Amino acid sequence: MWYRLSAMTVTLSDIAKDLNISAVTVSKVLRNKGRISTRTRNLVLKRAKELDYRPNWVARSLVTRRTFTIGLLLPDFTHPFFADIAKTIAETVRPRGYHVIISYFEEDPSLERSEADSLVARRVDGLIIASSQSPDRLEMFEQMRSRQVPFVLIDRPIEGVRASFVGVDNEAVGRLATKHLIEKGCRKIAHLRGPKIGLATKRWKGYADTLKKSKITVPAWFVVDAGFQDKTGYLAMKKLLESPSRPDGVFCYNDPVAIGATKALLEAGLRVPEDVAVVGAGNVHYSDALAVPLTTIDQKTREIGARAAELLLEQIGAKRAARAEKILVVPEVVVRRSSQR
Amino acid sequence: MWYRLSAMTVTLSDIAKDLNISAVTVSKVLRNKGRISTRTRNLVLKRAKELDYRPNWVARSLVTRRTFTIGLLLPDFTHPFFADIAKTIAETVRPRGYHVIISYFEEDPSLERSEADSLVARRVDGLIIASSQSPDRLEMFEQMRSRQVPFVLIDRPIEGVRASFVGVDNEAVGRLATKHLIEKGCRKIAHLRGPKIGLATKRWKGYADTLKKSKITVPAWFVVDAGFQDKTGYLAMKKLLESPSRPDGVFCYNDPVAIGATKALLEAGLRVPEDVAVVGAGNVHYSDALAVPLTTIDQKTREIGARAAELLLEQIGAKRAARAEKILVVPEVVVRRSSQR
DNA sequence: CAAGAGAAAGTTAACGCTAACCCAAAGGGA
DNA sequence: TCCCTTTGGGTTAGCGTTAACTTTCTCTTG
Repeated sequence: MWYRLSAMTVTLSDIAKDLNISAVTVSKVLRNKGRISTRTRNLVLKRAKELDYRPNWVARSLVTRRTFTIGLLLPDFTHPFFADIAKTIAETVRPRGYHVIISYFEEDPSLERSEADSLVARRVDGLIIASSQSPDRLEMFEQMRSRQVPFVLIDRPIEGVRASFVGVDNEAVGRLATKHLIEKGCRKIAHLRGPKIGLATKRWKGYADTLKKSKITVPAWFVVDAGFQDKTGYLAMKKLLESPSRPDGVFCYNDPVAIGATKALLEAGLRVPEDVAVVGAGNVHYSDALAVPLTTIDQKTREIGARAAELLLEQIGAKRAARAEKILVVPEVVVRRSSQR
Repeated sequence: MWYRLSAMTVTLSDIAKDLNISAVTVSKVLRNKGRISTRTRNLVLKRAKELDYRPNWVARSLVTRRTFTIGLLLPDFTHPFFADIAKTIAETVRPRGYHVIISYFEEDPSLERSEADSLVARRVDGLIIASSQSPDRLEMFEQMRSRQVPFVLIDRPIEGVRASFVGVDNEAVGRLATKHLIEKGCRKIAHLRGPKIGLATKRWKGYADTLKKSKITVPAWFVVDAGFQDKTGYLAMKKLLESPSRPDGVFCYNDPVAIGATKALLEAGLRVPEDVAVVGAGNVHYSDALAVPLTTIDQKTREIGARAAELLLEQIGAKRAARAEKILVVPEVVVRRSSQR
């Protein structure tokens, strides 16, 4: 069979010519559309198999205007939080025939923009974006809306953009962590807070509100800027330990900060959790293997990914622009040793 | 400007009609090809900007037969090892206009196959695959070769497939780890080995060879099957500690196993590294934050990703099928506390 | 001043597939 | 018998680009 040896890829009309029928008929058989006699159908299927025919999705996409590809734009998919979300998204859309193009922008807003443009040029059917929150994003997303590109924002909301959003309830993260520490008997609860973007401020607010509600007051220096890395968390905790009074519990912006903070505490000769309880946020999957297994607030990455993917598929399928939905996923305390006292 | 409000996407011929020139001329201007007068060029560029024209990559791909997309097929891109590789690949191909479709198969060979087919149907320009090593892969990759789809294997080689491969030198991993332990004064060196696939066997071989070369003999029970997870590593170490003689150094198949093993050692009242030194492999990026910071063998994920991507791009660009290159990246010891004695 | 050589376009025909419509033959009911 | 419906296809015309020619001028140049 010479055609098997040929480098030429097999097309619909190759099959059609072989059988002396029209390409459209072949196409119909292969897509199970229209009325085709059993005889013709079987002939086509047989020949397609013999030739090992594979449809050309590029050509198909050109005419159907669907690529069955969605774009995922993240700050960094190496980060376990985003990697988990990416995986859940891929898992959710795969059964419906979609693939995912993952791109990342390292928190660089201009890269985010060019990547988004590029994905749109590739005619992805939709986008899921954890946006840098740079000021001009509003215009970018409005442009996407006007171009009718379906998209869903995750993790980081953008004020004023009429688009669906899925993320964790960050105030609830702060509330849960703080409430947990109070329940464990802590009264002098500090907070190593993250960078001054909305997200970290919400976690702080949950912390502050919960303290107020429980009529607990703490000195102003109990709230320390601690960045988002283990190193910065380590330094922040050192600074906190130099202050006049010492906390008996610390809620950290995220797990790396908590890990750094724990290190600083242990180095200072303090016991965790006996002297100071520590709670992180994020539930990175190695929390269990740490020096002191870390109590943390799980951000429900699987739920975020699945909901975002479903929302996007819904939008893609809809005739008219669907209304924007904001979904706040409820976080959950995962208790480990760092808060057991 | 009514056309800005219209949902219709702007095409080349929209611009052409507006300016009363041919679509091909517009295409030439936008691609910087052929001879075009400055006047026409400027007119086209101006109009394109006004209309916010974006080329349709699907149409372009259909005629150029290039999608500028490469497929990446991994067992699990949540695993830091693969996530790092994926990132480096994306980083390497991005400057040349490529995007990456990431897919994963959870070690399920049939899923691997269907995903590979699906990526080929989408006409990716090439594939990078960390294959499950199921027996029928040989046929699968031969088929790819005959279909002229450029691809590069990473991490897990397949015997008998004429394709480029990039991975770490696993025997060297075993050699380096063992040599390091010997240098640290260990003489009773055990090995918690991984699953019976080629990869783990090579690490074991590096271990065994190095012991032999140093004329060190160890009892047979010093080599224990330990799976590839922290839990299985924990259990394996417990088993090892029940045996008649105790090791003073352990080379673990990978970092999770090493973490589990360390936990078992500490629970048994032994000190790490004073009583038993531990070396892992993989250099997961939280190794530093562990109970005992872990000495490990870095697998050079960045180098693997970059080399694989370069090899693939070379193949894509080549007229004739390039010859298959096997690249073994040289691993490196990262010394931390778990082996400092 | 005829012939040749560029410069600056335009024409034609794909790429591989599908949407939308059309048509012939066979069957069926009154 | 006539008309209508159903079955099983076929025809046509794109989708938005680009590759490969071809055409039409305008200069040179000997």
